[in-house]
Amino acid sequence: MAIDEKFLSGYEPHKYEGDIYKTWEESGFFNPDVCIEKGVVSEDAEKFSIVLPPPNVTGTLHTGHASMLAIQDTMVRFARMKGFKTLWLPGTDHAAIATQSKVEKLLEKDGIRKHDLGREEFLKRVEQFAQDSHDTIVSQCRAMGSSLDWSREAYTLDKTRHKAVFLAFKKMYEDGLIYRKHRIVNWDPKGQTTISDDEVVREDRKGMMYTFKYSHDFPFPIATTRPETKLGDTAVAVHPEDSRYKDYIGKEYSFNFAGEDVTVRIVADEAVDPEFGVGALGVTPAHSQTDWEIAERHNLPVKQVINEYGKMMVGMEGVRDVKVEQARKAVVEWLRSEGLLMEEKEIDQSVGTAERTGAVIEPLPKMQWWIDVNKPIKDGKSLKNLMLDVVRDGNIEILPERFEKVYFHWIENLRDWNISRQIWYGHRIPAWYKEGETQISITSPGGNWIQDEDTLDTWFSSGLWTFSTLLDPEKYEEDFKVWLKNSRDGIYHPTTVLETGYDIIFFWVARMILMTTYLTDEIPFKTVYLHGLVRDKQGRKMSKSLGNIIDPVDVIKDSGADALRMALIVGIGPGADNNLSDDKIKAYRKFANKIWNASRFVLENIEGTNLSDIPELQDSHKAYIEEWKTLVQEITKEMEEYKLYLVGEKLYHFFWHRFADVVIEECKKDLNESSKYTLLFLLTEQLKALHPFMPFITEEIWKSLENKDSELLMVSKWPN
RNA sequence: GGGCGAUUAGCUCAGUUGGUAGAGCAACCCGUUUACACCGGGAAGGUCAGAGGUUCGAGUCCUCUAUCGCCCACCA
Repeated sequence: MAIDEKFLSGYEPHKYEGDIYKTWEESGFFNPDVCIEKGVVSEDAEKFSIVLPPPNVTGTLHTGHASMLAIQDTMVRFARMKGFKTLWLPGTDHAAIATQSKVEKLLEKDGIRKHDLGREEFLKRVEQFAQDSHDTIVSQCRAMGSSLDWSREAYTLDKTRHKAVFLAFKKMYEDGLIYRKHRIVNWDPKGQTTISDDEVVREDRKGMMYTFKYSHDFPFPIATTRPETKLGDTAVAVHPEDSRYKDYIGKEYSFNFAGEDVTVRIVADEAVDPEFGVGALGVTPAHSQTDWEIAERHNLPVKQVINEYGKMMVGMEGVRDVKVEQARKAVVEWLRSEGLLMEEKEIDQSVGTAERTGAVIEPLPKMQWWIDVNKPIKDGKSLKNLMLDVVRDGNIEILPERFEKVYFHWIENLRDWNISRQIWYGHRIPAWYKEGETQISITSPGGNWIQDEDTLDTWFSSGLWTFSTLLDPEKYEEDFKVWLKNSRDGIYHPTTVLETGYDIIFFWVARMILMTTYLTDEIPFKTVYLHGLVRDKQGRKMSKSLGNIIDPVDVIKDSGADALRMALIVGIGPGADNNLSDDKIKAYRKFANKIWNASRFVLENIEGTNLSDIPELQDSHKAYIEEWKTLVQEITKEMEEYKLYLVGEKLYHFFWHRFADVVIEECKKDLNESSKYTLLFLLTEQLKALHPFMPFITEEIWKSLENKDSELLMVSKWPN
């Protein structure tokens, strides 16, 4: 047989990858409907569905994204070849706060601030940026070989998703699960918005603990790390059993503190630890979560002394209108000069900072929208209960299993979720106000109704993702169950598996379980497969400052998507971080070349061989085929259990060290009918088995095979 | 303050339900064998962090310790 000219040189991935992807895309087989239409999959086949965790439209993809694409595409291609009705649905995430702050930073470079532009014009800029990012992301997904059904692409902020968000909000509001309330929030003074508890990152820092008396007339000292907040104190709390303070409980004291008149009542509260500090806590309801709760229990007044910019609103010269850090120094100085300061000592403390901006969180009282996670709803169960039950009962399985414990622990400590944000990019809260009345509506109710200025936490819309992506835009229904059921793609819900990083188990996985279970009475997915972080060779996080970033685009250019995919999959179990190195990528680039060259040899020497005519086989050849079949049984089972990391390695080993080193070496000595059959059989089977892992090179070699069961390898049958 | 993970060959890591320790890379020796030098053959390399326990048998199960890492947490 005349060998294809392309085999004359080694494997050069960039020559083939683009065209192959185009061929796949044009075939339409990424779309399960086309697979059914063309008879590749039967109409009543079992479904396998998975949504792509939508990348944020904040820029380009990194190796973490590449790893998720590699893992998911391998799962998807395997399922498709196994004959499942397979859907992998793509999309991107508007990522509200992340995208907005990115654009703000870009504008800053040109000396433009968002308020100079106004809401509408600023949003136009954000949308343009989002569109550009989207285009880059989509082309990168293609470069990885992702067999995503682009005909179903969704965006968390598009029309259909907007309707879904509105409906979710409305339903939860009507059920009393979404409410608006004035209470302590995590305020980000830099981002000028509230954030949820999960977006607060704790940082260990050194701090000073000051022990002092409010005034010379005050009977005992208190201790705090934030003296400047004491201008807003309305009480002092002590433990009810603390003999040192028992006699003072119920008494009231007034004094001037750093230029502000302060009145405090001594209250007894169990929350105070008599062992800590001096056992007396100055209560600042407006600027501390704990104190707010104490204030609620004792019906204390709330006095705000710090504003949204992190500046003092009251106090003497040098305190008022000054940022809190500076004000703190001024207050300490004042205490010292008044002779009130008794002790200062350095302590370790954990400070809450904002995930996006890094600013120190300023707790402030604000009117915000919340989701109640404790309110009993269905059969007396709260959202918390729903979330716990589906995992506890085994309806949802988390891999690796140990993350189930992490998940339970998080839910048990979960507090109400603050869902409103004071930013512009995102789903506008569908609440309208007029004369103290509130109406929930997607469009203006007319008249003098004024819409809430805020937008929703980005995770609110991504929480709906497994089913909001499957809804028909034309068939809007007032009930998600009906809407989903009547939709063309409703059959793909619940999805089969959710594959995502363990770092967003709370942000996203838990929120999807919450929203979906409540809104649709269905679980969002049966299995959660959590991958780890991609790090550098030494196990460090990749970062610009370390200069250790591996860009997937560069790797694909140099070594091919197949090599990158293998380097991101083999040996990396769920939950494990991947220390990616150039050596590792190089190893799989060499493997691709090995496959290429071995295939050339086989193709050159199998003239007249047809797999449907099985010749009399030599014993050793029979044994090789048996060995392969045993391996197929093993890896098929492992693929079904999502143990891709084992299968990739086993296929690598078999191809190189059994097939190439042993079988080919033996067969080349005597190229008889038995040899030729064995070579062709094993090559054909291995191309199939390797295809989910290394789709490009296997498809390219497949083209040169004659007598195959399918024109395209991607829709051929998985070996058995 | 809780919880979790890691500790296996020089490096990066596998090791499924307990049954004689594995891979890749690196290093060493040999080989220009017409698929492949992005190669082949060969040899070397480990008291599986430490201590104790269960067992006929432990890298694997239990307890404790050490080092590193991660997550969670309203002690002001």
